[in-house]
This record gives sequence, structure tokens and C-alpha cells, in this order.
Amino acid sequence: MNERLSLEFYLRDVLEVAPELLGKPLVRQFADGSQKQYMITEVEAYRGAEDLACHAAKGRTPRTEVMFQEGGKVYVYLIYGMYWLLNLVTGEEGYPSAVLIRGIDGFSGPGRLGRELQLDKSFYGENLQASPRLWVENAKPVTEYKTSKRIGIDYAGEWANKMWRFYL
DNA sequence: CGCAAGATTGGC
DNA sequence: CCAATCTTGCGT
Repeated sequence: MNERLSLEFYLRDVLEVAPELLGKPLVRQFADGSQKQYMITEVEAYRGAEDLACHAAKGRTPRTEVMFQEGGKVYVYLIYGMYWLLNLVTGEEGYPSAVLIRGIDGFSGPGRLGRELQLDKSFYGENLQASPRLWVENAKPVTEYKTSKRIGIDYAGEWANKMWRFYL
């Protein structure tokens, strides 16, 4: 059961991938050799260039480039100058979509999560299949989860009302 | 080249 | 309620 999620897992529609990531172990191998696992408890889906809440809505830029690529990669970015948010890119090449990891077991909030995992710019584009320091493993699907509107994107108009937040 | 604002958090 | 802190995208 301790195998990494397959590339195929990430290549599906982000709205399928996001809820299935709940309950999966996020594994972080730190620079000092120690390793920790965190169960994913909360995620949000960001889907396509039309989704105004998605950073890729502003076009293909150096910052959003990785979201346009094939799934199975990491998209990290600095928000408010202090917090690194972790996203997992999904879908086929050319269709920008990603899952924001908002919460892991024991920690609440995407910013605190990034601090715990000691994320930084070097994780941008990290390949979850090949990375020696960050990946997600398979586990039994969760039987029950909740949905709600996404957090902190009121500027996105009607897109802010999408029930694209999934949590345990 | 300057500037405003952001998928947040914690302190006043 | 608001500052912290810095990258990005867009306007000048």
C-alpha cells in the first residue's frame, strides 16, 4: 500500500482528483534525512483558464506555466510575502488545473502547511513521481467527505460560488 | 520602472 | 481590524 500515486491518477479532471486526495499520505523527506507523513484533510480545485479564481486565468506566464503542463507536478507560490502554498498539478498538458492542499492532519491552513513542510521556490515543478523529498502515496479511498465554496476568492465573481472545496 | 494586491496568519 | 513581507502583473 505504500506506493506513490500513479501518473494516471493525476491526469484526470481536477474535480475527480481533488476529493480522492483526501485521506492520502503526503510524504516529506527533509534535508536532514528525517521523513514525515501527513494525511491530507482539506483540498480545493482550481480548474482551467475560465476559472477566475485560478491563477492561470491570467494567462500562461512564468508563474503559472507549470499548471499548463501535464499533471503529477508541484505548483508552489509565495502569497502575502510569507506563505508558500502547495498545489498539485492535474490534467493533461495544455489544460491548466491544480489542487490546492489546504490542510493536513494536525495543521490547519495552507500557509502553516507550507511552513511545516519547509517549502520554497525550489519545489516549483517538482515531479511527484521522481522527487526524493516530496510525494503522495496511495491509500484506501475515504468513504465520506464534505464540500463547500472555496476560501478567500471573493473577487472571482460567480466562480467563487463553486463547491470546489473538499474536506473531511 | 513603480505600485497595488494577493488561494493567509496572527497579533493588537 | 490590520500589519507583515515580497513576488507578480499591469499600468505609466
